[in-house]
Amino acid sequence: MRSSLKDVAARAGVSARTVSNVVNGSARVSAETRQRVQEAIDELGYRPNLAARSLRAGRTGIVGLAIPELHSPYFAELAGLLVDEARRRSWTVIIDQTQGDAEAERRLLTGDGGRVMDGLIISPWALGARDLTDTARSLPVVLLGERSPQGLADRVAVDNVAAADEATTHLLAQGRRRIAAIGLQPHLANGTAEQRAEGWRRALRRAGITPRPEWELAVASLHRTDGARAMAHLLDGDTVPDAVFAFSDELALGALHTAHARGVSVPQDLAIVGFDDIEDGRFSNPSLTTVSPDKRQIAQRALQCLADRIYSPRNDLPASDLTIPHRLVVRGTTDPAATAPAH
Amino acid sequence: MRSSLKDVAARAGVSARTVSNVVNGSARVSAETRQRVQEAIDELGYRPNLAARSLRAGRTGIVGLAIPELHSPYFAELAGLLVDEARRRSWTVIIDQTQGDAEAERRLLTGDGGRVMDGLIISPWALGARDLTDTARSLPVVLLGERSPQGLADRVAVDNVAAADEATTHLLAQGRRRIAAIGLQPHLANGTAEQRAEGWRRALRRAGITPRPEWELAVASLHRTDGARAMAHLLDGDTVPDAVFAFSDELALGALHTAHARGVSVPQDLAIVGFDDIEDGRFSNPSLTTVSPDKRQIAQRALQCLADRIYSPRNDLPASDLTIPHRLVVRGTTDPAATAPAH
DNA sequence: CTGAAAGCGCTAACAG
DNA sequence: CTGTTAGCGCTTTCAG
Repeated sequence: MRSSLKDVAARAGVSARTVSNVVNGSARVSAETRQRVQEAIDELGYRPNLAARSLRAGRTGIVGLAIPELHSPYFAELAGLLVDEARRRSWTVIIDQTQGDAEAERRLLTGDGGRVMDGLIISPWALGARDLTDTARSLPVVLLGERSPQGLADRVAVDNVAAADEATTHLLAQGRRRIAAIGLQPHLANGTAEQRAEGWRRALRRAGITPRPEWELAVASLHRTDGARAMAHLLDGDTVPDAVFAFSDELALGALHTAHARGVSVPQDLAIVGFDDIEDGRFSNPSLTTVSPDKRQIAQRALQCLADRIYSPRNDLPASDLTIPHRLVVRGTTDPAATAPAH
Repeated sequence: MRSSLKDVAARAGVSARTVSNVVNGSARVSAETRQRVQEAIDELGYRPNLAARSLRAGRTGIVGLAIPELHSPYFAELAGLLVDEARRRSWTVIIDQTQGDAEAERRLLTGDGGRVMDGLIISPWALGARDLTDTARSLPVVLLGERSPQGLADRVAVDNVAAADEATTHLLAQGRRRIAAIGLQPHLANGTAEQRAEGWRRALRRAGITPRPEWELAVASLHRTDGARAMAHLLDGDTVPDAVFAFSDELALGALHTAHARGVSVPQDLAIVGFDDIEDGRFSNPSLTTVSPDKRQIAQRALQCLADRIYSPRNDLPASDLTIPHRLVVRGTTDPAATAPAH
């Protein structure tokens, strides 16, 4: 049986109070007593029971992270950064995968299944932000990507329209005119894809080009397969584009794979820009030009938002809406000169 | 303020006991009472407090997953599968990244910082398995990869020697004779790399080839950069290999990147085999031949082991040592014919 | 079928 | 500086 604080107290011949003080360093304890208590702790292998502590404190020290899927490099990287930053704040992260399922997202937000988390960072996918109405009042929530219309939750995201505009403008600057977009997701309530499409259209129009609807390619998800399929579709069309802006690096890598398999040379015949700056893109052949959001800052800011709410005495903090910086990283899929090995 | 079970009881005009029964379906409650209680629950937005429940039950429903890093595709995939399988068992997963730091691994195992987890799945890196001695008695532990010499913890892993042997034998069958190995990690206590090296040596010897020590390339970590660097080193050597067996897909992809940048054509001049079967390898150019461990089975078995121990009344279960099946997936980096687009 | 009450392990208010 | 004790919210034994 595991030993409790009481056992330690008995063994050291002191009261529970004193043991608690030693463990938490909360009050002054004589060096001698401290020593005796510490010995008892070591001998019994005592470890505080966090469930009891949480019950007492009303806080669990656990924050939730809800993402569509962990195996996507972008989310994996982000999750890794969040776990690290959380540890720095002595928080633990529990991860849930929603698989883009509305029910799963809702369940997390409404806190069904009990209150474990002190706060939740969620990257909504299936769920529209308005579905958050009931929720955010009871649980501090940070939205990644999607803005809450009622301002009920904090939000941390890059400026997707501007970023997509930059990516497209870069392609235009390379002399490309027939620029397709891969990655629309009309079936999702999540507005990110639409914002990127908007930036793409905006840049084209500014260059005097009318965006072709048949070059706005919808995808079921953001995986490499979807990008590969979309690219194949484009290559089978009447007019073949000379550039592609993919809304994620995975889509871009899938497209690159198909181009390669079909004998289309990149970047000569086809330029490609992705979004996310995942590690794979730095080592693909050729390496991938991409929009790089500052992921570490996303992680830091998201946790800061949670901390503000969790430790704030009053819960009338206005919702913050943080825009995270991004930059365009030019590599081999748009620049023939950029063939140097990565790093 | 959040409402507790007592509030619900008061509101419904019943006792706490009855509310508890309704929530857990633990005893027979008249339909009418159940209805009234349910209404009270809905009106008050009651959610059970898991800290209290855990305190009572002596279990938290949380299992820990300790991996070196989440941003590695292999670990990300595995973590995703584990999270899914855990949910199926109504468990929650907390993830810790050890960064291959011995202190971090030890801290997790000794349960410093309190008892939150009902069990721990750990992929040890810095820590030798013998460091587990003190630990596994108090906390159910499953080791991924490393075997515990004292048999104090369950272990789930592929047969690394056999797998490496197969990979190397495949290269030999393609007519390759100058086969290098990338991925030794003499600085780690973790024995996985050494096992793979052993399989590589064994296959070479069987073919009458003496393994060259200078072609056993050590790496600092298993990332693409390390693979890229190792490949560069090989290409700069006196004799250039005609094949490479990399101990991870990331290393292999880094090597592929360097080969491409240096104008070495794959698979004609250089064949490459990786290990892990991460998604990126299916879409690289050319796609990557690799050893594919059954990751879902790893996840399932690991959780099954934990379940057995957590729910077992006695803690004298013998340590199980499960070997997970793997298979060699032949793709473009060893087979010129395999250029068809993925999927 | 339902109520009353003990107690899980810990912290902190109160007393000494 | 240290002991005593109430109570966090829940489950469950014991009565009724």
